[in-house]
Amino acid sequence: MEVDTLQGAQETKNGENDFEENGSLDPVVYQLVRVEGDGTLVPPTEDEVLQIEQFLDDKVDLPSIDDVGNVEDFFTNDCMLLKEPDFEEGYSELETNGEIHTQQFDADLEVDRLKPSDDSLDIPSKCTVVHDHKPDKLNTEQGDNNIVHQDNASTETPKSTVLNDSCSAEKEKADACSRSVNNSSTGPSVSGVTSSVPDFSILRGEVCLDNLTIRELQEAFRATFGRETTVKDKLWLKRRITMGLTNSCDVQSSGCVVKDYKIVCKDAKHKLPTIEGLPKVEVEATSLVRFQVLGSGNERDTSSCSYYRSEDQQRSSNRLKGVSTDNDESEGTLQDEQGAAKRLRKPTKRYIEELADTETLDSTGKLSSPGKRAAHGEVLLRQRVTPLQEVDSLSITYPTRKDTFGGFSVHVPYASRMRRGRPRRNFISFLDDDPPVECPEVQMAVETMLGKDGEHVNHKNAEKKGGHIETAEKKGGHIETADNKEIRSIEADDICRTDAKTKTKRGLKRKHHRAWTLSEVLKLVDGVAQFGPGKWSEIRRLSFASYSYRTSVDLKDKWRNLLRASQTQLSPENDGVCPRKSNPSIIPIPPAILLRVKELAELQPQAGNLAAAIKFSGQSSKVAQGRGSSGFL
DNA sequence: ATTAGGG
DNA sequence: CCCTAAT
Repeated sequence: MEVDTLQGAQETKNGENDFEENGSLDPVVYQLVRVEGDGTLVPPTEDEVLQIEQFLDDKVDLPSIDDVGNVEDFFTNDCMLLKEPDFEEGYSELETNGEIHTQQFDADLEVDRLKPSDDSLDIPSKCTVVHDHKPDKLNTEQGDNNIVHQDNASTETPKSTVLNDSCSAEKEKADACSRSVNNSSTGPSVSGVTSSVPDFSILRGEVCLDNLTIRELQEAFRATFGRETTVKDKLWLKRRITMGLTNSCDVQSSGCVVKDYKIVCKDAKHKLPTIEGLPKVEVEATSLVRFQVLGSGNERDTSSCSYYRSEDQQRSSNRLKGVSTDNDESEGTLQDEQGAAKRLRKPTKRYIEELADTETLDSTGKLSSPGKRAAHGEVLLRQRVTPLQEVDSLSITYPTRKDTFGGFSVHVPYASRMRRGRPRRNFISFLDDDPPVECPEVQMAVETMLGKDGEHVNHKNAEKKGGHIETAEKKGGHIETADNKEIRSIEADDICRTDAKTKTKRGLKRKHHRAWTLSEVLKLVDGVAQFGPGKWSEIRRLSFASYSYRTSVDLKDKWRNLLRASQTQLSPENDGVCPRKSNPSIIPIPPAILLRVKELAELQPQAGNLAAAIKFSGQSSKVAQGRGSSGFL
């Protein structure tokens, strides 16, 4: 009973597409149906029909954002408006991979078209509407861009005028942008664009982005993509923003300019050479426009596609241009530097999904169709302008929804979509069948015991601390006693761990926290000295054979912390101010060890130091004092 | 399965 | 520690 869905095949709303230039596109058809909870379709009520029709009749011309919001109310939760990954590369992959049955779609579409369109109930099995560009137009990117540009431009260039920015300096720049971009064009929307060109001051690539707060990053995101985001992941935001900026170059390289709401592909002569001469603002402005215009597809499409094509394509496009804007340069060098030292990391799936989920919520808290979400006002209109086609699953009737797979969208049965993320913590193991009944008690006992033990150890260490341990011998003695206790606890811990393992397999239980003892730290340091940093599994095997609860990851983490500590706590101007010293059970790591760590870090491949240096360089002055973290056990 | 990094 | 991407 949830959803009203527009479904293709009924009344053709065709004639009023003045902006339809070449008429090669098929008429847009909608059919209104209601999707029941079980996925079946029923005819709409008269009210619903009236609402839709009224909307279509009244708001077609220039739907404002608000209007779109209204429309989106019709496309709530289960609405299936699907758009093929039009001009993006994903399309070809889609076909070649054979994972998605594109041909099948086409066939279905044909079948649908042949159907008589006068009986809405005749088309029971479709609850999916595919917004599809003609496949044959998708072959060359150039051609695709052409088509898509026109398509989108004709629908909606100025939509993103919602964005507003007050900074006057930015406005200047903005004006310049719009002027250069829009060339000779004037018109109602131009002013709109002008007044709303977002703030680019913070969009200078990752170097600058590094210093921004999450909020600022979100702002930048909004400026770049013309929509809000709720994602709080800095890395993700940075990537998205820089991606957005970098992708803008594609417009340049494809020689497209915006003119009269349309993106027109200029002659090839405009391509490469001229870019260099272009003011930077122009590039940025173009980037904006590109995302206004091209980004009108489904958000997931654009995001994932632009992501997946980011690495190589950006590089190649940069190479193609043979030019580096400020953005490119800063970003490039930064990436080169970091690329050498660090592994590049893809945005986490979690965040992608998080984004999708959160952004699916419109202001009213309702779920809006994924297909409509992204482009603000543009999509709806576009749906009417470009062909709407149906997906017919031939005999089987089931609702589908769009999902994103590796950068292109696919249809998946609605019911089959499962939560991919980590299971909610609240789903506790009591629902599970396999954990032994006595588990909770055993584990509790173990944990309490371990806790006591740990405390003991810590006290020992504290004593040692107070007693000024300088010599290794002294330490050794104490440590041995500590180790004994640890060993006693290890067996118990093994039980605990195996038990936890069966649970953590479902992502439920957190590993019992075990404070690192001095002896462990020493072992770790020794291990690193012996095998070098990074050989965590080796170290674990050989130096931590008796500590089954320390995984190689733990070692790695600890070493990272030690490194950090040695960088900060050991730094000259650190007058023994120990943050968190209030807690007696936390023992600062003896400087001697930190010194060793530091030596190792310096001695070993520069990578460690270099990476740290880069990392810390971002925060500049603050870290120099090193108030950040000091080593604790 | 390990390793690297971000949280 | 956890989580996840990269290798």
